[in-house]
Amino acid sequence: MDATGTITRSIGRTAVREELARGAFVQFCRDGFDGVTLDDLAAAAGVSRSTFLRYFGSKEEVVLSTFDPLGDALVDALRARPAGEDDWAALRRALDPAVRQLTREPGEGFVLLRLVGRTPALCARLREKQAGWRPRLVQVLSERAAPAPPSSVVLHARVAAAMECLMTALEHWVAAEGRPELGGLVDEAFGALAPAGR
Amino acid sequence: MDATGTITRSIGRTAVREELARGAFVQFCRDGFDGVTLDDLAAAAGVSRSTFLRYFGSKEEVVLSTFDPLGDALVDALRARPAGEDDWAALRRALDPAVRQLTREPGEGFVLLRLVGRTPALCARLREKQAGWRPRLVQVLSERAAPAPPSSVVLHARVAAAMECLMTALEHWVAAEGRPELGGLVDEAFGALAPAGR
DNA sequence: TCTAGTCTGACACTCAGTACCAGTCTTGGT
DNA sequence: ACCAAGACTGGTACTGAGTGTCAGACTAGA
Repeated sequence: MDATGTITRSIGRTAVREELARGAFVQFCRDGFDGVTLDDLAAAAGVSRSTFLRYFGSKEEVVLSTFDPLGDALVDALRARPAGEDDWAALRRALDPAVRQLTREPGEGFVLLRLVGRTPALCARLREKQAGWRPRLVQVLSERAAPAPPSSVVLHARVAAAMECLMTALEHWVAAEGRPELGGLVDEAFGALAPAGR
Repeated sequence: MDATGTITRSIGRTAVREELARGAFVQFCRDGFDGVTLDDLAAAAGVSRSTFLRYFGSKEEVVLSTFDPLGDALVDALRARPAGEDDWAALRRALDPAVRQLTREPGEGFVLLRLVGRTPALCARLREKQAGWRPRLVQVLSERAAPAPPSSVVLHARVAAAMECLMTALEHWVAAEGRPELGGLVDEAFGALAPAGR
């Protein structure tokens, strides 16, 4: 078979990726995102620059690969919401796993988000990554509302707004040194708007 | 006086900027954003690379400087909305000047947005630029609602959501080859959500 | 053992963006 | 008209991200 080798390789690759990201994160926190070069990262990890870059594709991705599981969790959670629930409530609840993941390990998620928040390049790329989740979320909302889903514009607007509510909450959470409950801030942001129709 | 010279210089500088951007836009449309280097742009404009870059600061800004007046127009329009109007309606109406500006000169705004839409780097930077408008918009909303404005989180969420509704409408407008009325798409996106409270 | 596919390090390269410097031009004051 | 201060220009050198290529080492399966 071919699949066996592929799978073990895939596992190994993921593990290496996480290990490299972990080491890099320490350096970024110490010297700032722009204060560390790819050469620094590679040298500290004991691999060549080529290899290091092969694992991530870009410097930003070294940090932001952490968020990949969040996107999947978000989509799954939305799909698991009861059919009767309106879109806005479902989107709010779908964020719970993501919020839990960010607040588990006190300080972990906070430090990560603070790093992202004060590095414009990371902010921009994180939004790009989020934009990549949107089509899947729109798809789930569309299926939930079958057989007569709202237009693509409407669904897209709701998903985008929900993502921005999350981002707003995260920004305030970081700005407030992580003191208030993140979940409460997300509630407050979602409460600023309400679903119209359906 | 010192101001006189400063002003004339400022006018000249703006004019040169626009002229350079105009020429660059043609090249970008022909060869794509990534298909044109700063050397190409400078050579075509008849200035040195140093000088060209001094006018914009970054390659993305050559394209996105076009959006600068939009931010100001947006803030002014929001400030001009009647006091009784709720936030969501006011934000929607505040976008009218921006929409008009983008749809005047048929094809102009459309081609620009299509270029931005298919260049990830430009998308990301445009969102960054929009993020720069938000604090001012939040400030205006806060003043409108004096003496008891909602929390910063709430206002920020509304402004961010409004911006995303605009972006969603723009994306769909470009995807549909500019056929439907942009204003109608913005209405549809805004209609996907409704203001809660106040 | 052999073979095919993968991973690695090394090197060369393009390009964006920054810093600096010397020469030139413009502006306002004398 | 002349001069001094400041702005604008072009040139050069540099850093650092990201791409492409290549040969050699490693690994899994036949």
